[in-house]
Amino acid sequence: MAVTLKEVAERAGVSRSAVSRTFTDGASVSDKMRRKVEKAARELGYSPNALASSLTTGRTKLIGLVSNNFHNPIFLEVFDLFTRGLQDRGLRPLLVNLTDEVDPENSVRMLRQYSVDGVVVASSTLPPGFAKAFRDAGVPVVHSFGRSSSSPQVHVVGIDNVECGRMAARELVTRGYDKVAFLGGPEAATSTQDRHAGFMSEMEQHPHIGVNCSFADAYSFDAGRREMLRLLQSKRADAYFCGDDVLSIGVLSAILDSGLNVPEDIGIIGLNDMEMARWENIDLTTIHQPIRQIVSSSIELMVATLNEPDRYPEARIFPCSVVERGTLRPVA
Amino acid sequence: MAVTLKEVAERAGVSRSAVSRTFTDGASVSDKMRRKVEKAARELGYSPNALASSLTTGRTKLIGLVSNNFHNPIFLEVFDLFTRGLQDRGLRPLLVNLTDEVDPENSVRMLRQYSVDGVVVASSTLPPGFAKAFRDAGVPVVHSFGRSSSSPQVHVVGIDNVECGRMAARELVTRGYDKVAFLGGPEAATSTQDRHAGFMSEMEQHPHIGVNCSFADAYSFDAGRREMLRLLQSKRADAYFCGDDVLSIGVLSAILDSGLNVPEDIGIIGLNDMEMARWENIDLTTIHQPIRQIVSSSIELMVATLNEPDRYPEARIFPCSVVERGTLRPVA
DNA sequence: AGATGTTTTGCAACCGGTTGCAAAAAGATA
DNA sequence: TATCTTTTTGCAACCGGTTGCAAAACATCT
Repeated sequence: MAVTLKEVAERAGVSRSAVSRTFTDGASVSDKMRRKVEKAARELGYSPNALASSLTTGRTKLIGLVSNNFHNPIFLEVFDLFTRGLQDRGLRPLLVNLTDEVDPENSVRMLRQYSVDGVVVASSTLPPGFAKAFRDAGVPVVHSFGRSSSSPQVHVVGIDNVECGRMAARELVTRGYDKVAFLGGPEAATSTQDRHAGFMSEMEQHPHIGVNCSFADAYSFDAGRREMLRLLQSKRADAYFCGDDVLSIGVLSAILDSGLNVPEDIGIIGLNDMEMARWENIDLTTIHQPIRQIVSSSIELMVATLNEPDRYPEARIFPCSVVERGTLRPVA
Repeated sequence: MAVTLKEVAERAGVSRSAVSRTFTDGASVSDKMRRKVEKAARELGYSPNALASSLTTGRTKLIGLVSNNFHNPIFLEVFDLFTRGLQDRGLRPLLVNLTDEVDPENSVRMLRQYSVDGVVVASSTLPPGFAKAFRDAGVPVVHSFGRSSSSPQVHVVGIDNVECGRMAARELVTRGYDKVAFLGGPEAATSTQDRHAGFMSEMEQHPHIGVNCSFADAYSFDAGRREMLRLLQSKRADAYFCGDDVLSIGVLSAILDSGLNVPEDIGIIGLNDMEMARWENIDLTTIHQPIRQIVSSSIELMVATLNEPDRYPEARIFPCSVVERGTLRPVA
């Protein structure tokens, strides 16, 4: 079916090694030989079988790209950036969808069967133990958007979610809201937990301010909207910190539908600073998360780790900052 | 590094073939042998190398998933559905991002180097020739969301975009709009061209109605918004058929920002029926595209083609229908 | 027990490449 | 031209599996 190295060798009248060498950088081949081989290869339409060569070289250039975030549009950009960044470095992303999969074992086994050179776990919801399972299996791993830790067991690239929670809380406090609330993503998600923890820890400094918490069941527009419609039925706060912009936008839509106004009746602060947050009719005050930097740093770290597998684990944490727009009332 | 079949064979005191056979369905192995081998394999933590075996079996279970639609959130769902559907069948998606890549040759070469069993081109914008390049290279291919044709050269699964254009036009005509417009995605996208063609062909039946056309430079919220802001400066129509819901939603936001109302001042009809279209504060009248069916049918067709590579090319076209909500004025 | 039929097993060649090593070719030096 | 280096080339073994084939083991029947 496909043209093999042997056929090229025969056509060019040279040994198989010679052909192999002309297709391997840094191998010793004379110009004459190279020309002969390339001619034959061209005539036959030969291109080397990456999988066969991986057998001896031990490198497949395959990178497992593992995620369970398939509802937050931010992740479409994340996938875009990852796939392009990896491709630019000659690496190939093998996509693994972890939706409703809790146990890392299956993925670990599968990715090892395909001898991936490394794994990028791109998820803000998976626990650190997930990425660690890959490391324990001897596969280089980078956890992007993962939980930061002062003593990481695996490479982590992302933001300090706890600090973001505090930041949001401070912002609400400064504006003088007296009943605030946290509306997070899935409660099991590490990012939700951390943002929640940070938010609460800051609010503890202000015991006179009422605090409520609730959780949407996904990081998605609809989940945010549904949760807010529920909340509006009963108790309601002055201002909400939404664990993500998609939640915020869903929440915003729920509030407007109920005939209430933002920021007059209810204040909203989100997290991520997605493109839509900038639209005039949304104009969401939010915390900017530097997605591009996180992705490109993750890729660099991955590449570095491929060259130096025993590299000491590190956490790369990027700072976030509040982008003030129109969904919180002005500071008094 | 990884445990090999040979080591398992030695540990179990059997031949390599025996080990290979216990890990191959339908091979002849006695129960006693199987138990011995499985025990050794378990103790060593062995799992077979999929790439090595592909060398002899000729099957990698790798499927190239090729796309250039990384801005339309609908495609996040598409990727979700594809990855899960493929995984459920034991196939592995190798993701290829084609953004700013016009020539199929690179992708074809790359995917052949990785000996993918098949390729799914998931794109509403690539021309049929793109998918054909894979077929010509002897790789089974299914073009999802591709241009339908009565004599397809490759398998195509999707909708009839021309008919959708007509459908939208009829809808606007019925409502008695007298200046209508088409606001499409990138002009080079086949889906844009077809929706445009259908729209125009229907409008030709109604020469008294004014028709305008323009094109956003991507299928994204922002591109739709930008294009509409531009249009509002000058000429403006009574009603717009937007080539996609993301465009519609961007367009809607631009209209509202300009102090105009929908559907009173301007009518909008979209295409896709994405989740957000249902929100009360958006409430978009649109044409429903059956995404899940398209994806699952694509996967079925892919699997069928893997088993029968010379299968005669077919086009699977799913019907669309108008979902009436609140962005067009009622029929008089 | 012996003849016959059916499974199960191991041997060895193969899949499409790579690579250490030694022989051959080319280049440099005297 | 003979000798010594350096570069280029081919041989053969190997990467981690699969598989056709024939021998070995087991089961069945007289």
